[in-house]
Amino acid sequence: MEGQEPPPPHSSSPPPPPPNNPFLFTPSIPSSSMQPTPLEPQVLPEIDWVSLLSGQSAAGLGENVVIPMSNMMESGCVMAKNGGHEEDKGSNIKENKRKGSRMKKATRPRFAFQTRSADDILDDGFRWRKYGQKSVKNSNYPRSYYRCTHHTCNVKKQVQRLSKDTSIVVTTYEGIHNHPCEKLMETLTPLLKQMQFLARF
DNA sequence: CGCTTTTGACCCGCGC
DNA sequence: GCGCGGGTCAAAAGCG
Repeated sequence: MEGQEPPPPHSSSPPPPPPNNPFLFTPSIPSSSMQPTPLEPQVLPEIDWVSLLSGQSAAGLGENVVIPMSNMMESGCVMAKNGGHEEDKGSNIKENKRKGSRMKKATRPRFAFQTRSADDILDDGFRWRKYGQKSVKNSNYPRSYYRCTHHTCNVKKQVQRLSKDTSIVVTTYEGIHNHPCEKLMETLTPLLKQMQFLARF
């Protein structure tokens, strides 16, 4: 969840816009530019919002990223798409465990990034439910496990604060959302409607 | 009342 | 085989 320890993980309640949103769902876009700038009318109906909004792309990383993906390996902080996890050794295999079929063996897209934030949880627009927390070796801080609350979505994420630099939070996403970001849709829906209306003329 | 968090137990893979 | 470490479950508690 976006349950930021301070800010609850399941921040379904959007109150104060999270100061640190690694996804540029909005951040990098000045609110002023969110005005209904006329788009090509013919484009509108063809927008695949689900795939557009649900995918987690490194491109969405904002200025909060402390260490670029390309440098993460070098910095020993590990992070890489698909399997490039800190203790990745067999991490995907492990998912196969426990009550047999519960876990699927398929390797899922996985990537991590670091943010400098006082909050452990970043509000990425999705709703997360915490399902576990474990203290990990060589770290003073526990690792939290979250799952997307969307019924059909099986995306997970791990959140952990670096013991080396306590101001840095490492978030590891696993899987791809198969649904649009609720918050983003909330924001965009009115704009979409307006654009569709304008497109008629 | 429904949803989320907490937390100890459990499961599994790996290294020795 | 055993212990360790990581990941998940699930019951209970908390919260709005």
